[in-house]
Amino acid sequence: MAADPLSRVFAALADPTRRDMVARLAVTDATVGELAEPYDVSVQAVSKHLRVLEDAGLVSRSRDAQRRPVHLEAEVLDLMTKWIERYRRQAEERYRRLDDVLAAMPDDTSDTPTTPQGGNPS
Amino acid sequence: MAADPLSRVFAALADPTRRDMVARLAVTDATVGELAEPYDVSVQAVSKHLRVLEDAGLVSRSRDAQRRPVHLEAEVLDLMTKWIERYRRQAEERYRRLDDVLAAMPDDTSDTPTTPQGGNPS
DNA sequence: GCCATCGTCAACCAGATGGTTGACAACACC
DNA sequence: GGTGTTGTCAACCATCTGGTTGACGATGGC
Repeated sequence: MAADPLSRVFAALADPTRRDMVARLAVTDATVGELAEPYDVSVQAVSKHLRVLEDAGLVSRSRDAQRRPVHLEAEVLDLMTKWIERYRRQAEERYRRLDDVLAAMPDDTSDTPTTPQGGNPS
Repeated sequence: MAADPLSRVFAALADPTRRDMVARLAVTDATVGELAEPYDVSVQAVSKHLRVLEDAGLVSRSRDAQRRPVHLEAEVLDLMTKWIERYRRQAEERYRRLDDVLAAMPDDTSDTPTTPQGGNPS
């Protein structure tokens, strides 16, 4: 199983049923039965989905008699947002710089052989 | 295979190797060989990863002689950010409203038997 | 034309995933 | 105590996934 937290969160949300559960849990807490109701699968399957979400830290389950109210832990979503935004912004930045380079360039762009991008330090 | 675009993007980024590729592609375009170099897997495996990223719309491949430069298509990341932020904000909103309710509540909170609201600092 | 290079395709394999059904634990209600 | 409700566990199954190796298409350099 995916060890790192980020992979678990991404994987958990890669399933439409689980995303729908998260969407509904954003509105209000719910029991397993309530969550299962709209889907055409067994309660056991829903329970499995919840386990995946719980392992990813996206939900927590408490106890109320026989019922297990499920609660959305939205903070984990920040993890993803931070990751995504970091690289989106980086890519954007790159375009901006490319535009600058092109703007500053004289018109003799006759030879642009293989990899026009210069230093690759990393 | 996952039909809906959002599932494909989430699934694509659920793998650490693919996330690393995206991170590197945010800096600069690269060929398949260049991308494969740091990882201890075959070039074929990397090619498969790229296919997953491409199916998710995260990268595009052009052609330069025998080489296939890979380019990050960062716009798709917005899809995810929008989904995530929507529900994170919704959940936050819910807490805010709950706080209002609690604040407006009289003090006879004598019986709150079910969930003591303890910290679950995962 | 011939060869080296870059990358993909195809077949295969082990392990994860999402679903099923059946059994059972925990609890409320009578 | 017996019964119904709620949810989990276990076993099983089909499919997907990430990796491998081997063959081969596409292209540039000689």
